[in-house]
Amino acid sequence: MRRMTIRDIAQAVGTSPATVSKVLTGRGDSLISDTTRQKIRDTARELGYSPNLAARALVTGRTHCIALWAETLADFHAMVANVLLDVLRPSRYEMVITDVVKHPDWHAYFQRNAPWPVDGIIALDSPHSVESYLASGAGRNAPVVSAGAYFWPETDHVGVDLGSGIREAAFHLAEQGCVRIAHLTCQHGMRPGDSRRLAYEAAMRDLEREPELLVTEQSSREDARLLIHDLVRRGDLPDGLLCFNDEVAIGAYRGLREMGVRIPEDVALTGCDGIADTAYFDQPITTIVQPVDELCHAAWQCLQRRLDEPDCPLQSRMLKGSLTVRGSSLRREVHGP
Amino acid sequence: MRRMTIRDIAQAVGTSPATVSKVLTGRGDSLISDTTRQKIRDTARELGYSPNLAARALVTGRTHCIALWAETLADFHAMVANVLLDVLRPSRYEMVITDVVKHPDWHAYFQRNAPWPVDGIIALDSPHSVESYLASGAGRNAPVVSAGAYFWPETDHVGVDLGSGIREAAFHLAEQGCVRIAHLTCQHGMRPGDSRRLAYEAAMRDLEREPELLVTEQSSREDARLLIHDLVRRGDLPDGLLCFNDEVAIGAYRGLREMGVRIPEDVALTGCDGIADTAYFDQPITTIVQPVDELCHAAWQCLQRRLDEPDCPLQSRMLKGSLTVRGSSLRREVHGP
DNA sequence: CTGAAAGCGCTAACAA
DNA sequence: TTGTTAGCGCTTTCAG
Repeated sequence: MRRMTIRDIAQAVGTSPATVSKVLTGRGDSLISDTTRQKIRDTARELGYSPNLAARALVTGRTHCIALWAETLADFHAMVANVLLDVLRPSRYEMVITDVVKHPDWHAYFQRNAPWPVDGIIALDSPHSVESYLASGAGRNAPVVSAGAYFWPETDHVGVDLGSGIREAAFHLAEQGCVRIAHLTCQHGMRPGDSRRLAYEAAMRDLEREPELLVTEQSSREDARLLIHDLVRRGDLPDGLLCFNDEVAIGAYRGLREMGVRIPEDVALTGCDGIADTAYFDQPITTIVQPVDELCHAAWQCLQRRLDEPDCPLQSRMLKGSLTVRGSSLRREVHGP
Repeated sequence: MRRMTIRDIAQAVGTSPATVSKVLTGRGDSLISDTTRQKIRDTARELGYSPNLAARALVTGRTHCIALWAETLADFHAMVANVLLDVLRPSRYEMVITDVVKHPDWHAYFQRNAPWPVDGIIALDSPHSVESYLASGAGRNAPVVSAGAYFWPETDHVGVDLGSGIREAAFHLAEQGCVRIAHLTCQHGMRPGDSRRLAYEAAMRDLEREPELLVTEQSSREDARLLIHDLVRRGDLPDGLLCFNDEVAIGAYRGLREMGVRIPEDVALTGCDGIADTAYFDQPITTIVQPVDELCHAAWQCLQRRLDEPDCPLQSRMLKGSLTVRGSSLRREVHGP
């Protein structure tokens, strides 16, 4: 059975497509007589009409889709995607997910496969992709709001400052009596300008300690776990581990337990991002919680504004992560004043 | 700056839009002379042309988007979404995510907000939505492949049989010496026909034991955790917990530890689905692993077939979950023959 | 209050 | 090998 069009409705009601369009979109609705309006609505329902959004998009230039760019949909990014879905629900927008990591040559990618024409893009933790997107010139098609734990002056941006949280975590570990506080990070975290590493290094300077970087290939549970095994075997384990993110911390946690290392007595551990699972371990994992709700609301707000006023001034907001201390790093009873 | 169209290219090259279209889509490419083809390609690149996919979709009827329907993007569903992204990458398809739970009246929903016109839908664990989608008559717009741990005869379907895994888990718990094996589930799991509960009940019958259902509101870590607290306080804790899924198991795990209950000595625990975190606890959690890779590949394969041959016979595949025994349920050393 | 007409950017017959 | 033509389904002036 063919799909219904406004023409079918017009015919059935005995009016013109233009009138049907006016009623069904609500634009100019008020100028149409009650009877016609009602007849059109009823017929649309009866016929099971649903508009062809591609056609609508073609003429209006709006698809009412936005893209979420992310490197993967796991853990923290899944959390964000999830919240974003909630944030978007009241709007008439839908979300298409573009996984951005596997197209290192985004520019070339754009030549071949044009991605779905979204009205705007929220780029999560993927400044690289934003950069080549802008360079490819496609930027004029859909505005980008960049979001993530870094500074980004080239587009609208909602940042999360993890620096102060990391610093707090480092001082916290010191206060808990850790002698060797290492930053367990990954290649990703070693990129010049990575705010977590920088904050860690700065904190170490202020604590007058040597920074120590432990670097895995991927920021994965498994890589972290294996690295820990290695350190234990070599007898070279620090007693404080400030991890790049929660996945790394969870992997480290497992690695430590497998090797019979006690947490936090032998090694105190902190993660970063605040994914749900950290709270559920035998020693709940201390972490720096990102304000995901605020992040998503702010990002969507920025994007909406940009869609309404393409030429509004560059928007930039900075949020803050906050240290949540849990058992994995708590060696001393908190003592009163 | 205006967006480029094939007309602009045609004009620049001195040819017609049709020719440009042929070259750029590759259809009829071979009939065009090398020189023209090259000129068109070069000019397209220079001008930063990218096709208007809404226009293309309008005429071809194909958007090259598929939808993933899921109730949420957390945990297991996030895993699936992630793998699906991988599966889709080689194709020219993109994925739009539709969160399906909060529209209880899907039928009415469709009247108002037509969702983005995707070519097809993969409905993950959401038979209810599929049902009202079909009832709404929208089914003729885009075919659905349903995927999840249940039986579903009304559309193409890729199922996962968890029944045998659950049964195995129940027998495993019995073998480990559990006296009271309860099924810790949620409202969702109490719906008539829920395959996990049915398999649990059947296993209990065969073990000649009383089935015991513990039911939380949501299938969430928190609800499970609180329920456990309650049971412990009432002194009414079973010594075997066969959980609806891994979130519930993780919440139960936490609840038990908080109350000083030992796992597996006092209570043996099994989860279901096989999300990554289960492996990282102090007592790694026994779980029934769903074959996510196969699931995604099969679902996409079904959908592709259906898109190519709209009238092909109903497709149905059944995969199997497999019990992975870990420490959370292992009270006795495995003894050799 | 309603309808006719034009056109969004593209593809697909068909003609040349 | 290329160009002409006719839409895809919808919205949007603008004229009734």
